[in-house]
Amino acid sequence: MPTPERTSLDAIVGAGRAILESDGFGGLTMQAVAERVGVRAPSLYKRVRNRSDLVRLIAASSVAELGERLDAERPPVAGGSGGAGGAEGADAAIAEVARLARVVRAFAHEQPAAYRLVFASGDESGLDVATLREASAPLLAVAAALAGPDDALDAARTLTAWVTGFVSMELSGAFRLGGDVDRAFEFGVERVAAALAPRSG
Amino acid sequence: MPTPERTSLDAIVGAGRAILESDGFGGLTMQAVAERVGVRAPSLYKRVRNRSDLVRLIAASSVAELGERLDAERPPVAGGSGGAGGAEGADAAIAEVARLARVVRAFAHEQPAAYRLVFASGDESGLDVATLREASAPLLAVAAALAGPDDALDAARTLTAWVTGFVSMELSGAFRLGGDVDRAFEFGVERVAAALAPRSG
DNA sequence: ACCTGAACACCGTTCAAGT
DNA sequence: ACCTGAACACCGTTCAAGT
Repeated sequence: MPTPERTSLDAIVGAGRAILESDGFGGLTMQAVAERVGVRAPSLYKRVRNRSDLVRLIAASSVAELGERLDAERPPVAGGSGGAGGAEGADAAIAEVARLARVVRAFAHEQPAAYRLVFASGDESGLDVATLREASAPLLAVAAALAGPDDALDAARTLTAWVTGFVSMELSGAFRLGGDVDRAFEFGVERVAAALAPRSG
Repeated sequence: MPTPERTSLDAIVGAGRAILESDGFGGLTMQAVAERVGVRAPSLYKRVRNRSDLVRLIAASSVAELGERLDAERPPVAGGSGGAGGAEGADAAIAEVARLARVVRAFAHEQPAAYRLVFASGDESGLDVATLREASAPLLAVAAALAGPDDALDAARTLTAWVTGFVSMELSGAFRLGGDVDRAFEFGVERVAAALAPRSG
């Protein structure tokens, strides 16, 4: 006679994310997750292959949430078909860059352990290409609007590198040397965004 | 009668760094380190407080090496006292930015696990402020030359964020979506460095 | 004064046995 | 079909006992 299911994969991943934030990556043990969902540790192996697999699922879930946030408040695409941006379009694109950067930073402040797992761990997170592509779509879009199609990919990478690097350093306390971190963030957003537009000279 | 010393702190840290690269952070066990230096695991506790302490020492040693490399090939400061850079000075500064960025990237390619430990882990690395300050001095210097004294700190942070972010993403495989990573790096170096100079407009 | 074996608590994982 | 206790290998760490 089949035993009724006492938990679910969603519950396990959710518990894992909660524990990751409260107790850190080291505190994310199979036993802790099991206890939180109300089963014994060996039962988890019915839904996840092993701890690495669980970590990967937690990372993917976190990336998905970040992707939704990046997409959520996205303003509608401004008119025209494919014309290279005028001054108006460039300003809007720079504002959009700033918005995306702030969304990433807010997510990192809210869920620092998840952020680190996704952006700072090695292959530990084990994200697949599809998840990656989906989450980075909004960034690629602004990059293309700013830099033009030829430089879109390079521009998106420059932008993503700066944002994730800044936030990682902020989280790991690399900015302990004084100064105003918020000011540095605004400085960086503005300069990097402006730098992606084609040279005027 | 005193037992002769069979190892040293330097040997332990060196062994730790080697194991970190060959077997990853997870493979960096007290037993592995002990075996490599030729003692039993409990003996390590005569020289380090615990594993976290050893990890911190490994991070500090790695940062020190990177700092030396950043300093090593530094070109002599170009003439004048404190004048705001002319076009000539700005070009030299941009070249210096590119050089520093390449040194960081080369270090990361050579010792990816150490790089991640230093720049991508949370407080796990536990670097102290003095070590931090020393390693970032060359970067602060170029930033000041480029952006001027008022914006020097913000510019250094923008630059460091981009470099470390780019390399972290490269190491964690975030650039699997195609395109030429070397090209993206050159694009980023040039644009970010140029963006730090005061606006001409 | 340093080194060691033995021991303890903890963790990931497997598996036979329960329902 | 899912859940569990027991068991195994492994790890960090402590400590009394050796030299």
